[in-house]
Amino acid sequence: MRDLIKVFKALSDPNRIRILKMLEAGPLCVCEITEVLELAPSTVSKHLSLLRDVNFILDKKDGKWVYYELNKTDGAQFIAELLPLIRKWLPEDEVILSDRQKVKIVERNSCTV
Amino acid sequence: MRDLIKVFKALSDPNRIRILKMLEAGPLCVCEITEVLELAPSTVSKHLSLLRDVNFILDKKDGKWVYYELNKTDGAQFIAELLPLIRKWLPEDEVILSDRQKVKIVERNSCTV
DNA sequence: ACCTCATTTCGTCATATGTCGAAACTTAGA
DNA sequence: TCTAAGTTTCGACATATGACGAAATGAGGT
Repeated sequence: MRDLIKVFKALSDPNRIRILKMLEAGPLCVCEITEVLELAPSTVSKHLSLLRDVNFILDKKDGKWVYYELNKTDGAQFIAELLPLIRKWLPEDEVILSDRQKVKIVERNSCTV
Repeated sequence: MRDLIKVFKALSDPNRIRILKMLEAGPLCVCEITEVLELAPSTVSKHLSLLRDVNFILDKKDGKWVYYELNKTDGAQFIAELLPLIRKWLPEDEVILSDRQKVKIVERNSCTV
């Protein structure tokens, strides 16, 4: 029960949904996500560690950078089944679409926030 | 997005999950649910109206009593797809099993709380 | 009309949550 | 080793949430 509640709580914040939808397109580092969401780095970091705690995402260190990506391993049953539903239920959300565009631009820039 | 967040928030409380699992066995009136959860009637009423607001459940008045049941109409896509997942992910939760037993007893009693 | 009982609404309270800025930590490079 | 830049941790704050009791509402029965 506890774990199930944690899973639904993790999905109960629009910024965390935005992060998951961004990661559907591929891994991103914290600073890229921060630029798109326009939140403080500490806030984004907290969202990311929460999403990691429920096994939705994984982190990979690469030098100074920490990349996050969707967890597609066997230990990620919850998000594996929920993401398709979210995909269906958020068909053309303006914010999500806008984030998708922003990610492409941010990726090309240097990451000095 | 707003609606999706409301759906996940509705599922982010153990007492509301317990209510949904109890209603899987059939309609219940507020006082029956109140006895099983051992919460104040006002608290249960609040949970129920929240679940109704996201179209998870429907209410039917019958004299003094208000019965709640799972919404199985076409307007209940969210819960229709999520309940099977919850059923799979909460295989043998002690609280849920205990609630199921309590419901059977409470149903036979008079409902004067 | 009045009374009773189930339910809801309201006000209040303690705790949880999302946010930020400052400081600490980590790694790469000079 | 020192500096710079990305990330995380910590402390503080405002708001959201879940709980209660008291009072209001609604529907039957006397």
